[in-house]
Amino acid sequence: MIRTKALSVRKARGYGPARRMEILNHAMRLIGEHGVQTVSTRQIADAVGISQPSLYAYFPNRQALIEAVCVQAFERLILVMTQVAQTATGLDRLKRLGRAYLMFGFEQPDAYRVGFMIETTGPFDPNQIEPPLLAGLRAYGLHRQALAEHLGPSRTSDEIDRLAQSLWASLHGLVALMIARARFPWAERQALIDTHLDRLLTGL
Amino acid sequence: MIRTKALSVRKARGYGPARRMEILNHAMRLIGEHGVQTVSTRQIADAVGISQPSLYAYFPNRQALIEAVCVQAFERLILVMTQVAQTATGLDRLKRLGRAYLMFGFEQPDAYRVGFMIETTGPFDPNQIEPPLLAGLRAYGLHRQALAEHLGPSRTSDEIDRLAQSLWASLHGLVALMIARARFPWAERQALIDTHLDRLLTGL
DNA sequence: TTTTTAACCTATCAGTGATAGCCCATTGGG
DNA sequence: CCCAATGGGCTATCACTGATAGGTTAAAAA
Repeated sequence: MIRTKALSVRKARGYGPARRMEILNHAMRLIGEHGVQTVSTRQIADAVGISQPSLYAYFPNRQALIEAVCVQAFERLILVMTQVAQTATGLDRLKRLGRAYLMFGFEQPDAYRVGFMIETTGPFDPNQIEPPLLAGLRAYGLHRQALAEHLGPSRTSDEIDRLAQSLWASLHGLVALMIARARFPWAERQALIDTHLDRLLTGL
Repeated sequence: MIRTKALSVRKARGYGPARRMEILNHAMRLIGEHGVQTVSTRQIADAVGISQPSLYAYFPNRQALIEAVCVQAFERLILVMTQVAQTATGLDRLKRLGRAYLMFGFEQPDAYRVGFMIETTGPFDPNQIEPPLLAGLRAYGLHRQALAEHLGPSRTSDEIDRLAQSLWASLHGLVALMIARARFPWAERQALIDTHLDRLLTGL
């Protein structure tokens, strides 16, 4: 992978946050072009026009940088889902939410990959929830809320949790599998999405 | 990660395949202990008791080694699924297959990870199907066949494909998400599995 | 004008996957 | 029985990776 050097002017004092955003935007673009695993910190730094160690003034390590990219991407997913949730109610809302979720995954596979398909490794610190997990929790929360409202107050909380997690997992499964196994002879996408949503929501 | 040196005796001529199996077994164990991403070729070589470059006499690169581990693991999944498929028919068979698939994922998360959650990167060579994709195709084939038999001859092939892929994706989703987001506050596993299978198979 | 410090740099580290090129011991043919 | 062929293995080294140490510069605060 070829890296080209193009220096950026030094940011004035107080403009660190702007630089941070530059880094995130370039990182997002590079990840989209070349994939999460193959993009190196040097490539990102070169794209921004700063030295590689300078990245570490903005992020403690590469993992944190990637997670920040992910969070930025998921702001968009949650925004889309929040808007979609307001356009309908009941089963129709659930269907629109599901479709929005799937489309986000297909249109922004790298964001989705970083958000849900990269495992959070390392020792478990119960005092700190990793940003990607948090983003996932919020997206899940929107599904769960729409499901709870549709099912009505007759179901127990545990029951709703199970159904919402099953639903979310099924949505995730189609996106994740079609991303990870893109060369599989999949059925035509739109028809497959329709079948999937139908199957998941009938009987609820 | 600490590596310890413990030399292995040189294999006699003609015992290359045995050495290859040793490598695969140690690699499988190490991946299970430390995760796919963090296990290095040097750690694997040290565990076997050979030098790191010697691995390249058995596998063209690290990716191929990991894929070979995956294939070995999936032989087991496909064996289990084949056996399970013979114990019942119709909807019950589908349910047992689904449960066997989910249990395999939970009990052998690293095998599952390597098999279905690691993306096959690199340029696409249409003349060569990657081993993990092949393993996935075979596991999918068992689902599809059981589904086709249960649905009867009235459905079109495309329809069966869509339903089978939707079903497979949903199964994959629960395993993949629970592996990738182990710290999420999931519902109790067995109840969640039951709910998931119920939801996926009702209405078929 | 001087001091402080945010923003940045170069040099360097240990670890990674991978390649080049050489040894050594077993084994089959003469 | 000897010896060449070769399968199994080695050391040395490469370019690259993420990360750290420690110094430099320029703009803002005093």
